[in-house]
Amino acid sequence: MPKNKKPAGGRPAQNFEPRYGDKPSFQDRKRRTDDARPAASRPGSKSPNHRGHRPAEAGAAEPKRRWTAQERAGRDEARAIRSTDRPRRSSDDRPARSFDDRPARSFDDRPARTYGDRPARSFDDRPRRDDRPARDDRPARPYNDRPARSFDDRPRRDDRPARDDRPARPYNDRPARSFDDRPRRDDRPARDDRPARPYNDRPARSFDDRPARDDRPARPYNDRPARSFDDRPRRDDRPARSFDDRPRRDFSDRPRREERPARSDWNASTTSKAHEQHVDVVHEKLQAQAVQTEETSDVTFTSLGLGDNIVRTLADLGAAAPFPIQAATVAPILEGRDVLARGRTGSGKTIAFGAPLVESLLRSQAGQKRAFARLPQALILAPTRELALQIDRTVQPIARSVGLFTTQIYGGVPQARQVGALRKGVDIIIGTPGRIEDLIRQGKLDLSDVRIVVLDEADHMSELGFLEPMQRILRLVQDGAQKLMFSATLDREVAALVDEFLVNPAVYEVAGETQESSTIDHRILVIDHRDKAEILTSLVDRDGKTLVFARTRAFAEMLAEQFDDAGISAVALHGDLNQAKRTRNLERLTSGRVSVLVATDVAARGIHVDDIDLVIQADAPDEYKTYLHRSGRTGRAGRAGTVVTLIPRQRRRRMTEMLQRAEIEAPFDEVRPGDDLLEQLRVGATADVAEVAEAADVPA
DNA sequence: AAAAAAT
Repeated sequence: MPKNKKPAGGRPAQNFEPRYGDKPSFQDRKRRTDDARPAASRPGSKSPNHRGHRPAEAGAAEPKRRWTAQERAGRDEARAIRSTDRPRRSSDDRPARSFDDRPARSFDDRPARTYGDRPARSFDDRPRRDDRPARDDRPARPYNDRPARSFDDRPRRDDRPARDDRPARPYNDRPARSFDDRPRRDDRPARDDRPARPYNDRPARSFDDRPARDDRPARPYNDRPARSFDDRPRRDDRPARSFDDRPRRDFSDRPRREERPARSDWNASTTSKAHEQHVDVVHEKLQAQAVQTEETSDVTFTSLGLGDNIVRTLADLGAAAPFPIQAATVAPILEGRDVLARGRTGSGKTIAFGAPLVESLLRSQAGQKRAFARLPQALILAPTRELALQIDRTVQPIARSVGLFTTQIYGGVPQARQVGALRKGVDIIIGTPGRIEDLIRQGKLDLSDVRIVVLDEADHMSELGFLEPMQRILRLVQDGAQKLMFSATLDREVAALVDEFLVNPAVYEVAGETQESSTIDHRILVIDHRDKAEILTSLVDRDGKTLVFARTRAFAEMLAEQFDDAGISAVALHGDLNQAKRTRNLERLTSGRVSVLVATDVAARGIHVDDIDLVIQADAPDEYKTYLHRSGRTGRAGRAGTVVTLIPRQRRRRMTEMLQRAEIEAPFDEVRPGDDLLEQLRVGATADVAEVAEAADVPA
């Protein structure tokens, strides 16, 4: 028993905590890292209030310094050795981590119980734990980080070399498989055993099946009318780049579609003529109400109709004068109109809807006392929690400046606080669809008083998984509530929602938002797949903030770990992380505590981090819209940025088409590890920012 | 594939 108590190091037993600092490492890799970062300065909270507080030692080395070329070479060697011994490695890792969580709890909780109740059991259990050789050697991270996930991820990680290749395969394999299956059925030996039935059945079936196959095309059309149509027209219209051309495109598409044989089915089964017409209306107005930047130069927030408190708060937020999109939308929103707005990434859309929304609520309740438990009057919806949180960071101060309250309603965090806020009464809700619907279902959220609804990233919110929740939510708000839809890539995809919920919407976009006026530099690197990891590592090993996009959560996680192993501090952001970690990791990039964030598309839209000067797409996106949003994480508010996309050779053509749709020009370069171009991009991205900042007289 | 609820 006593040997189970492992408080050691003089720490109180009831306050068991992992002994981060004084542990020897358990793997070559880890040992190296430890040497590079003196144990005394490793983890342990910097905050004196944290239970894991460890005061910084005088003259302590940097927590994590860059590796030298030699060290990296050594690591690579170690990896090569390790990789020949995979099974052992995985078995070492797994048990060690999986137990990480339990000891902490069981040490605190069990002693009392165990003594009286089940001595036998506790003896059985603990010896096993004590025997574990790996325990003392455990790395610092696992303790805090990934109890549940680690099980899922580990096996995959062990396969690393092979893993890179896999994502591609499943796609190719599946269609093939289903074809393979059918022939097999025909060949079944079992057939001979049931002559009577099969013979009768099959002819019938096969007839049934074939017609069904012919009908199938109809289904896909029903499922994704907007998408498939959006893609085709753009290709045809490639040469035309400017925003002015888009409406024309959509018109030109229609007739073509109707000529198609399958099309009459589609029209008949899913969409009314009114729907089709409405789509045209949307785009007609997009063109008609483009706002010229010159026209807005002498406009102020005050002249647009915003009150003094709000204007002052906007100035505090860094918005002294309205950006074009703001100049365009504030007045019509205050008039109570439904508004659709497209302004490119980083153009100031949040304030464009946030400020007039607050002003509008204020006017509507002038002179009224804010009642306890009043129902929310405005709702802002976003596709990700991080975005909802970020919108609140902008809207909350504006609201508070006039005495209105906001609350965030999103998942991944306990409900209690959110429900508590609702019970007291808030004016503006900012959140994601899942938790909002959850609370409605529980009767803890009532939207019947909501008179303004904003859909940020509205086109995304109209996509497959989001559309229906959005429709359900929008049906619950006050009759005749004002609806506002914003996105950098607002297009016909919003038609389904516009058609049902918006009344005679005003549509805005900012004229002149072309590639030429963009501050983002785009490069495509054509690489050999085997070189991907190495090239990525050399690209992110730089000064300045770098955002790396990966297609899957697992790959994002793997890359972050790989960068970290190489001595480049990096964290991941994806849906497999708990919300606390998601928030923390994003904050780490924002605050500059790490310079590299590896994310899935959870970070593609809306997320604003001030000075990301390089965006790397480790996996090319599938949609041009995704390309635009991802690359829009840099070059914000007129600053410079570079976007580097890695593709394998066979993807060149697809990539070219996507760029044309996105109306982006980018040179393609074949690159191998160690090429000069990589070095130029690595340092160049930062240099560009400095140059531009100097020229524009803005702090870099 | 990812995201959005919790379980």
